[in-house]
Amino acid sequence: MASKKPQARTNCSVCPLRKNEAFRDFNRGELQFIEGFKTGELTVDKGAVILVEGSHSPHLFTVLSGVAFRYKILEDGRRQILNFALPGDLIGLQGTVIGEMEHSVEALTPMSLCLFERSRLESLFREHPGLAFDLTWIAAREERILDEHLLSIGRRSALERAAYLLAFLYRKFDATDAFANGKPIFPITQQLLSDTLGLSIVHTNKTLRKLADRSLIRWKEKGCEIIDPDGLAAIANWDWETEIDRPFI
Amino acid sequence: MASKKPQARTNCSVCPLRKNEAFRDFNRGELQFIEGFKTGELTVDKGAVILVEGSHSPHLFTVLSGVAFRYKILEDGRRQILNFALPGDLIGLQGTVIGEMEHSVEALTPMSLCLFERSRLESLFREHPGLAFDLTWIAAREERILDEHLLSIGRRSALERAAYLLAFLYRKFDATDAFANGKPIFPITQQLLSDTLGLSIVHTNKTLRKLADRSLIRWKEKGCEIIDPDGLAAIANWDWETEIDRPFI
DNA sequence: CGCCGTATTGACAATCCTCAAGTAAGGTGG
DNA sequence: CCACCTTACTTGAGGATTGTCAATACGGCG
Repeated sequence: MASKKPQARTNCSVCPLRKNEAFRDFNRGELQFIEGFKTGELTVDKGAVILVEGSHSPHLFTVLSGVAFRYKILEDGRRQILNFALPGDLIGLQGTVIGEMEHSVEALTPMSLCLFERSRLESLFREHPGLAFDLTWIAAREERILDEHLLSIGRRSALERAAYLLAFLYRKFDATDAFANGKPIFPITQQLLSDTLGLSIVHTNKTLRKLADRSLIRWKEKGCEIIDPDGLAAIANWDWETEIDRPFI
Repeated sequence: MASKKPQARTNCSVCPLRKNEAFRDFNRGELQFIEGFKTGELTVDKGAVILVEGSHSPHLFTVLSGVAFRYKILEDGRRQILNFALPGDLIGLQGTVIGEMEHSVEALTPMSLCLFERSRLESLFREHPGLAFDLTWIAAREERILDEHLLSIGRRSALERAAYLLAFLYRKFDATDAFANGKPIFPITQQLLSDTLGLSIVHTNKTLRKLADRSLIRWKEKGCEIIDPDGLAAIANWDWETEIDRPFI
């Protein structure tokens, strides 16, 4: 029983996220509970749709590795990307309100995710108030991020908006070591950036060019390299607070 | 001790919100806890700033009566209104993340609010998992609303955006009987609408005129009367689900 | 090799913003 | 009661930003 692990399942006790200084660790009781709470692991390819708008998913997920994005679409196809999910981020909590998802989630890279049963949330709240508080904390944090995005899309110019988004993504990737090879490059297309910024793809391209001309970023074969994150944040007038010891489930 | 109530404090046992069918009721134990959790009541005039961006408030609030709005501002004064708070809505939960508020809240009308101590949240989570779940539910619901707002500002045209916002506000006001005199008129200025829509005030005015020309709304002395909420929702292509029995604290 | 997805660029059009001026209603002080 | 504020709403004109269309380039992949 010692080193036998036929399944692809990562045991929570050796969860790599726990070692990351960005996250707070569990105590023994919580760890034990989480191990039981986790009912499986999902591995998907890039492009896979993990949750669909309008569906009733019985699951919650935590990203173990890889990157996903949440989005909503209007009937005629216009799409708005709401946020990105990186290792440690929880997916699907919004569905607990009516049960029906009001946004979709798609994998931007190959991913693995921890699987939880929504129906067992109740026992989490009953038995582990600390973890329950963490859940609320996580939801409140997402709210703050959405607030900032709203400010950005509503009131910042295209250039400021792009600068904010790239600085935001840089911080997010950097905090969880999500940069694949150590270099600050994220694997994103201009189509995705434009759907996040609420801009057309052409105008996004021209805006990115301006940022590149100022040596703030560099566009690579497939992705965007961040050269000067502080410069980007300065353009957007965005205060950049480093997060440490944030909870995750 | 029977009918002696020298203070302006509304006792939770006679809280008018509990009678509203939009909200779910508490059980006896929860009611008792909430009565202790509530440490005061705040009454403010229109225009009062209840929470300020950058401050560390030790309080949470639930709106008892009146209307408020949450907003963020950029250094040069550009303002984005994020959402509105009506009776039953919780204010300040986002501040539990870092303690520091990242948005401000201002009273749109005279208001009264229940006052809670943030420091006592822990006991709520420990003693009343049901209420803790409600808190998470409330946060998740706010997320969904922000998601929809993001879609709106990012991807809808000015006309669609205005139609969505007015339909959204209509539903929100209607659900909690917040229309002062029974008529579907809310007391808002075009300046506030434009800061919610992410538009200039001039363009907001012209957009509202188009909606008025189509007999969907009527602009009154100080406020906006909604004539055809379904027509507004149709323009915005917005699905309109009625909420009942939602929790509040 | 040709096809597809992605990025790039220019020309032009639509949307939205800014400036400016004017109207209307309410409040205040003489 | 009226002159004089202030605030909010309107409207037109012109300009800046952003979107659409179209054509091209480039690399990956079957």
